[in-house]
Amino acid sequence: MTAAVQPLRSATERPASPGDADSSALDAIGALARETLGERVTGELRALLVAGRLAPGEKLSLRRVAEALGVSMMPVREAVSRLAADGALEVLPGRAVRVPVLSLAQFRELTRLRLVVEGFAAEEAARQARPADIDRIAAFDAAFRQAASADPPDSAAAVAANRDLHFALYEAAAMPSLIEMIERLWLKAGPILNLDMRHEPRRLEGGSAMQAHARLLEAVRRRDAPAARAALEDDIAAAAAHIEETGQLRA
Amino acid sequence: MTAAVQPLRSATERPASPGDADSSALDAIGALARETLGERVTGELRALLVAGRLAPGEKLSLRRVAEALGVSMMPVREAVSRLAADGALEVLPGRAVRVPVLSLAQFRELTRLRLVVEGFAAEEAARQARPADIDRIAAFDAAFRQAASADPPDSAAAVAANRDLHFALYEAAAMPSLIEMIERLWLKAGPILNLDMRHEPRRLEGGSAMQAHARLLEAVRRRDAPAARAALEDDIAAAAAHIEETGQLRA
DNA sequence: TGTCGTGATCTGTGATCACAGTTAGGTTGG
DNA sequence: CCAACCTAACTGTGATCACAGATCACGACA
Repeated sequence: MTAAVQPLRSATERPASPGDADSSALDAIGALARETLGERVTGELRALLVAGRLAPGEKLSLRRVAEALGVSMMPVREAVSRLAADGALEVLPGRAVRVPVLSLAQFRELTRLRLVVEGFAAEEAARQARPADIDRIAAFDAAFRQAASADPPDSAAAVAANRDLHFALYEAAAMPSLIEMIERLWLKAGPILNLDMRHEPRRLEGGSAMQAHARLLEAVRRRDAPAARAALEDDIAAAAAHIEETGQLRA
Repeated sequence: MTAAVQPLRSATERPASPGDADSSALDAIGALARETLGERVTGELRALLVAGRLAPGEKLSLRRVAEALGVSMMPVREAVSRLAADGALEVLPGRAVRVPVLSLAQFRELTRLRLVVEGFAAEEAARQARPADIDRIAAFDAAFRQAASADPPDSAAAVAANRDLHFALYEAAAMPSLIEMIERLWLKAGPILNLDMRHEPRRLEGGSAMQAHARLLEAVRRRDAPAARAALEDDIAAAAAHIEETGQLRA
C-alpha cells in the first residue's frame, strides 16, 4: 500500500538567473540550495517512516512509489538504497522491499542504544543550550501537551510535536553527527513507536510522556545535565515498555 | 586517483542448479548468500575507506571505478549512494564525489561520539564476552603487536589487525545495531586515522596503542567493565591526539 | 603579462529498456 | 473437494542512452 505517499511539490526551486552581475549584491545571496530528486524522495520516505505512516511489514514497490511521486523509478531506487543501507527499509533478496519487522530482541537493543546515545545528547544539550534553544523546546512541549490533552487526542499532531521536541533538544547539543545517529535510530524505531501512538492515542492519556517532558524542560532550564538525562531516559523507557506490552513484535 | 580499486572476483558465487530435489540434503544447506553487485561494490569501497587507502579529499569517478571493477556504472552509483548517505563519501552538488575532508571540529565531535559509543560497547563486551571471544581478541592483539614491533613496522598489517581487534571486542557485546553504528563512525574517521598510520608508521613505536590493547584485554579477561572502557578510551584518545598534532585537518 | 571568454571533455542525474526470478491466481488432473 | 501445475503479471537489478552543468586548458584581447 503506497497510498500514504504524497506527490512532490515540483516548483520549490528555480533555476539560477545568469543575469545578475553586481558583486556588492552577490555577497548577500547564499548558494541556492539545489536538491536532487533522489534526495527529495529520500526525505519524503524518511518523514513517512518516522511518523509511523508506513507500518512494519508493509511492502513498497519502486514503480508504485515512483508513480505516486510523479518521478521516474531511478530516484526512488536511490532513495530506497540509502534507506536500506540505514536499515530503515529492507530489500528481500528475491523480491520486494518492505518496512522491517523488528524482533523483540532487536527492539530491546534499539532501546538500549537510544538510552545511551540520546541520554548523552540530553546531557550535552543541558550544558550547551542557549535561551533560543530552550524557547523552541518549550514551544514544542506546549504543542505536544495541547495535542495530547485534546478530546479526542490529536495523535498525528502529537507524533509531530514529540519528534520536534526531541530534536529541538538534540540540536541544542550542536553535534551534527550525533543528530544523524539519532535520526537513524528513530528511522528504525519510528514505525512501531508511532504507528502504535496513532492507533492507540489513549496511551497519551496516561500523561507519563507529558510528565517526562516537563521534567526534561525544567532540567535543561536549570542546566542540570544528569537530571535531563534521567528525564529523557524515563520518557524512552516508558514508551518502550508500552510497546512491549502490546506485543506487536516478532519472536 | 582510483588505482587502489581492485577488480572484483567474479566467480565467488554460482547460480543455483535447478536439478537438485533430495529434500533430506536440502535441510543441511542454508540459503546461499546471493549478493547483489551493488553490495559487493559497497563492500569493496568500505574496505578501502576504513583501511585508509582512500585519502581525504581524493576524488572518485563513477565511470572510473566501474571500469576498474569491471562492472557497469549502475552498481557503483548504488554503492556511492549508500556511502554518501552514511557520510563516508560526499557528492558535491554540481560535480564529483570525493572522500570528505574533516574539519577539526568535525573530527573532535567524531572522537567524542566514539568515546561514548565504543566505550559503551567495551563495557558490554567485558560483561558478555565468552571464552571464544576473548581468544579471538587475544589473537588479533598478538597480530597487532607483531606487526607494530617489526622493523620496519608493517603498517598495513597493523591497520588490519587493529581493526580486527576492535571489532572482535565489539562483536562480543552481541549487539548488531551497535556494531553498525560503530562501523559508520569508523567509515568517517578511517581515512584520516589510518592514512596517517600508513604514512607515519613510527607512531606505532611509541607503544601507547599496544599498552592500551594489553590493558583492554586484561580487563575483559577480568570481566572488569569500567576498566575495559577506560583502556579503550585511552586508546581512542591517544590516537586522536596524535592526529590533531599532525594538523591534517581543515580549519 | 595577466585576465577573461570559450569550447571540448568529463561529471553525476535521470529516463528507458531488457531480463531473470518470484508471486499469485486460475486451471487442470486426481 | 483438494492439491499440483502452469501461466501471466510484477518484482528489483543492471545496462545503455540523453542531458544539463562543471571543469580545465587553450587562446584572444587588453
